[in-house]
Amino acid sequence: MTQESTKDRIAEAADQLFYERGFETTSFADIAAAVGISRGNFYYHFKTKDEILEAVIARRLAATRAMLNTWQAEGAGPEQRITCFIRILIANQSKITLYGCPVGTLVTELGKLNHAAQDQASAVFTLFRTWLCRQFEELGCGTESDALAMHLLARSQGAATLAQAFGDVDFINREVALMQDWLGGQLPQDHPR
Amino acid sequence: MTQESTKDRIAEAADQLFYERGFETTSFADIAAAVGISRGNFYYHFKTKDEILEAVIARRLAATRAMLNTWQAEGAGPEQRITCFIRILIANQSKITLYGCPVGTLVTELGKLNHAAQDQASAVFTLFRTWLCRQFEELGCGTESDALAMHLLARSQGAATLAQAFGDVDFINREVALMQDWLGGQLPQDHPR
DNA sequence: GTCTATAAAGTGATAGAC
DNA sequence: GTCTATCACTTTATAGAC
Repeated sequence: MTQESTKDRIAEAADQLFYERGFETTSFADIAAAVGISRGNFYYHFKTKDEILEAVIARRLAATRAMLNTWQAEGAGPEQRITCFIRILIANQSKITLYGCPVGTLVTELGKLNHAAQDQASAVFTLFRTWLCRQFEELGCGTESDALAMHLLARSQGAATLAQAFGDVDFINREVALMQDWLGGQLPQDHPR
Repeated sequence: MTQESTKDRIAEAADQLFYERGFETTSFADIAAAVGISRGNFYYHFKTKDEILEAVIARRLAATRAMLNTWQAEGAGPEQRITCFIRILIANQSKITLYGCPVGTLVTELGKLNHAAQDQASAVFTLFRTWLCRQFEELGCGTESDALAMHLLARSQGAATLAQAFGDVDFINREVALMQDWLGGQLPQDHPR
């Protein structure tokens, strides 16, 4: 078990603050205070704010890949694996109600800033999209698979946005139930439960 | 026909900039430059940045009320009126692909800032929610009406978020088609097309 | 590797001339 | 009603001591 480096601790704190307060709003001073180091020391590890953003996105990409791999191993079949995806909304329900979806809100913010890292940030979406697409393919959805993956991503984004807007935790539960119903309706005949 | 006051021109420019760049990122200098006045003059009309935000939200609330009234008058029945709502996504598709939904993105940003005006901003959502709820009631959906209104709002938010994330204008068209199909499925028996 | 001190530019906001 | 000049503060970022 290796020690956590200061660089990692900065990226970790930045990750959380970018989620809770947004990228542009979070200052170096905020991150330094959260980690417990001085602003000066900060620049030893990251030269620009964009470098921290890249590190944060890299962390999220890695974490997402790890999560998808876990679901891949855990879920007995594609239907169960897609259900794992749908249920992250429930697992993160309280944070989502406060701050929305970490992926969606960052991509949206970077889009408005015309930030160079927008594509990297939306690559997290692509990770989910590609993985979900494969699950639908295994389910026998054929050429529709990518469209179904996109649709499910959109449904979960909408649930997160409105739950945050109305501060309504339970709305997430209701939308999750509807997504599960929808998933049931997508199963082809030759793929019974 | 009255002249447009400087105050209105400021609110108009701020409205657009808050949408395209975000509230926090837009500076007084940006707005002043867009209007073509000096920063000093600015403070004659609005004393704080929050005052501009309030004016922008008031503008959006008024514009939304006007739009809902138009739909109310235009649409022959509740189904046609809900279709008017669904189609704003298409009408604004190019802007949505660039900047997302103006309502959703502002509420999300203000939520992260813990800004006092967050409730005012989400009141725009409430306007749509209440109006949609009434349409579903007229359609005969009874106690389910508010849930259906929230679901439809979430679907449109999800479509906007992903269209922006992937820069995919056409995704909006596909989601709109699915929403129309869904709407058709919600019509009770005694309410044929 | 961490600190203090500081530069350079931008922010919201004010005062006062015209 | 609009301007210029300016204040107080914060921002990102750098230099140099320890």
